[in-house]
Amino acid sequence: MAKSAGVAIGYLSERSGLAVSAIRYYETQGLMEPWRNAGGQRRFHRADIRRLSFIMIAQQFGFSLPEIRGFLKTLPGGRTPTPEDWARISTGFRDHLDARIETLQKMRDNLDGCIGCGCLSLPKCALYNPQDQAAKKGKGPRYLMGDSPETGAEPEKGA
Amino acid sequence: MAKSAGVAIGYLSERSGLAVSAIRYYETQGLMEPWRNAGGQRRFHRADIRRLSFIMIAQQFGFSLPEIRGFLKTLPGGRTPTPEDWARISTGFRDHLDARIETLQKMRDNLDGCIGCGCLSLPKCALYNPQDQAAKKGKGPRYLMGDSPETGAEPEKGA
DNA sequence: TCTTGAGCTAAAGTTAGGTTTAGAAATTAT
DNA sequence: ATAATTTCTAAACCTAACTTTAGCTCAAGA
Repeated sequence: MAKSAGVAIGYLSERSGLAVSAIRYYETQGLMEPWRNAGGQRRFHRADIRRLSFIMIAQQFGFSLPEIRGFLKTLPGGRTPTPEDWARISTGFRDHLDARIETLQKMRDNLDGCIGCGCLSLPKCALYNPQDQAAKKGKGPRYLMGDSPETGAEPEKGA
Repeated sequence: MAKSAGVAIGYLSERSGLAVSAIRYYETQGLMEPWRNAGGQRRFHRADIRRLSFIMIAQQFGFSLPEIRGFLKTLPGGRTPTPEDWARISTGFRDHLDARIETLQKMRDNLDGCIGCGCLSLPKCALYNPQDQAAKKGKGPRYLMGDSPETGAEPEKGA
């Protein structure tokens, strides 16, 4: 059983294509939990290649590292995940993906509805749409076409 | 004609919901081109609210500020964009959006194909897929499931 | 006129997801 | 045994898209 020794970080790097620095960074973010050998170097399970694959895949799916950490925590500690584990997690992926696709399709529909309509202003017609605003990322309110909550044409005059 | 005086940055901020600092930042990025009054303060056209709306919308569509600057440069300098201008630009949006939706749908299809298949490993079955890798963002190669270009099970031994 | 509130600039800070650098220690190859 | 790789840590640096801060100046109302 040559398993107990574990593999070095360079091996995982080579097999995954990730930079050594990225793997170390994932450890700081709680995504990997290597142990140390007598000399203080990190040692990983061979199966951690799969863990790294999972991280890369989840990133492609648009998840942040904290979210991915959440997924990984649902895996039974230390052991190689089972097909059921992956299936459970992938259902979460599916929901996330569905939501993103739906948002984009709504945006596209709005856009399609307006490209040919010849109206005064594309933003006014198709894109000033509260639904779209659900997709916004910044903090604080943003009003398309200047339609702030007051909805008035003039700013407030009073003190 | 009360138009020639222009409006102050605070007005645009209030009408758009964007922070004053964000509007100034957009100027540094070449997205807005206000002039200055006698006292050195920025003055904008009222119609620049639409310009800001456009920026916000384009950001929701996933464009970066340099890309948005590119769109805005196709607008005839300074004047309020016509319906044709918006239509032309929105066609570019449409392509971008289509591509993103397609990528996500392919990912979803792969995922769907595997959730019920009972195979050994979700990543191995559904997600080790060169097509998906087209969606990758990082620089340098990344190999899912450790399948590096050598495709061997063991790392190279020779010098 | 005086006093706020709004605006100005330049520089530094923020978040995410890392990379780069530097110098030292461990490991591997010859 | 010695040379060449790897690995280690800590801290600095990077991009994008902004925000915050500090110290002033401008503009508008009582």
